[in-house]
Amino acid sequence: MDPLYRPQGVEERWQQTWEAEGLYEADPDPNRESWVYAFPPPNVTGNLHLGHALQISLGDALARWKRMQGLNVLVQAGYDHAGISTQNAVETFLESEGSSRQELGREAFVARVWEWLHEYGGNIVHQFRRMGASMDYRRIRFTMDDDYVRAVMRWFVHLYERGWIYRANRIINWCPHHETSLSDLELEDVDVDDTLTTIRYPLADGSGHVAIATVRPATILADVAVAVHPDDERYRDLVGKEVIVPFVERRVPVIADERVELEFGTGALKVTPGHDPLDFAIGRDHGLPELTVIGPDGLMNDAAGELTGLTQDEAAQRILDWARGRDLLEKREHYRHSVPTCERCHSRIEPLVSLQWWCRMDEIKQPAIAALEERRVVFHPESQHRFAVSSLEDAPDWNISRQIWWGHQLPVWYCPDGHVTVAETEPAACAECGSAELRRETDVLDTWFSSELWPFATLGWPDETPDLAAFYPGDLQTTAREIIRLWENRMIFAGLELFGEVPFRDVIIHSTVLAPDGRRMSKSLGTGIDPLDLIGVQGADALRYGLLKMSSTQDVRFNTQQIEEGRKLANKLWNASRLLLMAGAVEPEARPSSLEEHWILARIDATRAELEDDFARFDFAHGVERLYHLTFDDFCDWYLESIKPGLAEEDVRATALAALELLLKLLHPVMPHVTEEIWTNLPARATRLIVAPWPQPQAREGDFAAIESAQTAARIYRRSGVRIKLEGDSARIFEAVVRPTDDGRGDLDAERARVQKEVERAERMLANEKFVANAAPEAVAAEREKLAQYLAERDALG
RNA sequence: GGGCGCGUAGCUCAGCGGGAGAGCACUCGCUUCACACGCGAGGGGUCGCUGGUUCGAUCCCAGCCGCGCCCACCA
Repeated sequence: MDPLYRPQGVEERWQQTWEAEGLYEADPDPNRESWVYAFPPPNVTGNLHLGHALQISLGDALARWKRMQGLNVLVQAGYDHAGISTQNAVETFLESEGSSRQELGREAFVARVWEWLHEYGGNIVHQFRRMGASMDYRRIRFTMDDDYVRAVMRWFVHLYERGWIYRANRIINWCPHHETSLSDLELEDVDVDDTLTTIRYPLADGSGHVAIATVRPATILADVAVAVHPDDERYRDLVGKEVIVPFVERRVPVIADERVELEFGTGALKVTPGHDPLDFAIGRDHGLPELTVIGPDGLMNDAAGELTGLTQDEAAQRILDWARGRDLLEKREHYRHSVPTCERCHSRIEPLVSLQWWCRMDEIKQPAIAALEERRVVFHPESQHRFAVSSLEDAPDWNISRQIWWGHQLPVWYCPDGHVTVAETEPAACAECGSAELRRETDVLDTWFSSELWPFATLGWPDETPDLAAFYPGDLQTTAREIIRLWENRMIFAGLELFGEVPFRDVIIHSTVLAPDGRRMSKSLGTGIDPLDLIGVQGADALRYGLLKMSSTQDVRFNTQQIEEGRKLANKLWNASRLLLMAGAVEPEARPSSLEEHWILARIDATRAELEDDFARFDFAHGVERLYHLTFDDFCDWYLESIKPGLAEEDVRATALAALELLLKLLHPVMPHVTEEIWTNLPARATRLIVAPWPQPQAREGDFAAIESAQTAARIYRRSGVRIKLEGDSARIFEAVVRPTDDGRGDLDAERARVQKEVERAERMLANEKFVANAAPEAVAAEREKLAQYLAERDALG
């Protein structure tokens, strides 16, 4: 056996073995309780990043822990078609070939996407395996699989029949690059340097003008009113009058609306319902027309008259020139502000009025809000509940249609008369007029519309399958904070709507992994780190350990130190097993006789209980730290060192191997590969560690206390070089554990002074009447205990 | 502007009402026959700042400063 543990090769071998032996597989089993974790399906075109790796580390640690506890564990694997992202990726690829989406046409393009996916997609699953993720790989699902598409169609029809899906003309976010609408949640605000232009709008009666600030002069052509705040003294007399819109010289009314900010610009707002969300809202309330002068391509459209076909900048220039010539241009100043952009291509969003499909939220969200408030779904940390609830409460109707080509085409057909037929599969005739001449809606659905079905569409819904009966509802969900509104909330309302049951019980909101310099990790910033690179060097076990250690805070700066720590832990375990195995093979069996043997077994058992508590609370950072200290401090430094002289004895080795087995079991959920490798090297193992039973509680309380006191005494001895009086068992373990130093280092007086200080502190506190009277009883009791302990130590020091 | 969270040893982070900690890094000593990816010993911190509550505050409260993320219709 190599004194250096090398994960390379070992890990791949176990990953293949576990899968080949079917140990990841979950099938309905009426005799066993199930535990289900639907892993969030990553983007099919993507690669795992450290956020995914973290998710796998904690989700898989729980899965393996539950599996060892005998539960029927299902970890669902798969990937998402990720509409715009994928279309984007394939378009970029086509560009490199000198082709384009437009050139191919829709049908050929979609065919190319499939081709492209077969060639370049599906990397994710390889990476899952390489992380050691114990997913049921037979059950890999893709959101564009035929069965999944059927589920999406059923869901759409269901919502439509409920009256919650409708078509309406409203202002939407338009990405001119992708030429599609986007939901508010798909936007990313970006700060830009801009120009704020103040232009005078002459009053129609010739009595002066109103100055108005705008960052988008091109939209002046679509102005239909000027709005001021009703309380604004400056403009009170103007309300009800008319002004003349520059350039187009159209008379429009001055209206009053509370949504106008008094403080901004001149306090007067040009109202452009066709191109601004706020103006749209004001326009609808005041019954104003909705003019559109910018087209889907971002250029000035036919309604722009002589400016048709110009870019917005060119149009703005023409308008400004016009205004300047008539002394209507008051000023132009630098202005930095944030603008919405497409999160995929970062094109500036054009707010446009457009005919789209919508999902009504007011009714469907109510059961979800109730479920969250009743804690039928529990977020960890708890503080995320309020955010989840408030974002549901505030959720506006959801624009679910997209004008891209890659995705689930809406199950909607139109006849020549414009009647709408909604059906899961292509209807023979119009439901209203019977016309057989049907044309299918070309829009596709927002990606999240299909993602929200993940917990049950992966189990066969809409069919009533045995899988669905056995594995729905599930147990765990993991996600980053920003996905709560996009996904968790929607899975919850979909599950409640269709089954009346929430799809999972616990949601772990895990930390965001930041680059070492604190910036966001991203490929474009060059701060991305590929988990596979880390695995190649340090091993998947080390990566899992390190990420779990980093998982405690809301945001964590990635650092390799914690992964190094994991690698060292793996190596330490490896060498501990070498020590025992090289001493001679023997069947592992706990036959403790000496105090140190009782002690280590008790110590492991105590850690088991603490670890179970950590896992139950999803506190992985403390759990792995506990395992580290158990292995290094207790098992290796104290226990193994103490039994070394006796390793020739079979009983000593048998007990040590039994203790090692327990240790391996506790570590397996975190570091599955190295523990399984060592487990296999131990004599006569009938089962794999991955399915070995989790250790049962042991009662060894008395021994534990005796040894703790001996260990404390030994530490004092080591520090001070002073022999301490101990009696009975404690003295024996003391002799066994302590290797006396012979350099005479140590200072009895200093040790006495330290203990004396402690005694005085405790005595002072207990003499404090207010403390004894006001402090928590446990605190006082703890103080009494400490005092007793220090008094004993003082006695021992003589 | 609103919400969540963070500022503790050189670094990454625990601790969150009565002794200031871990890992890494650093210093010193050990080629001890499981492991130098090791063992032992050690140095290093006015616990962001200012007030308040308390017998007592890194820990609770308020304000301020700095930082991160999410959300928001100041055109």
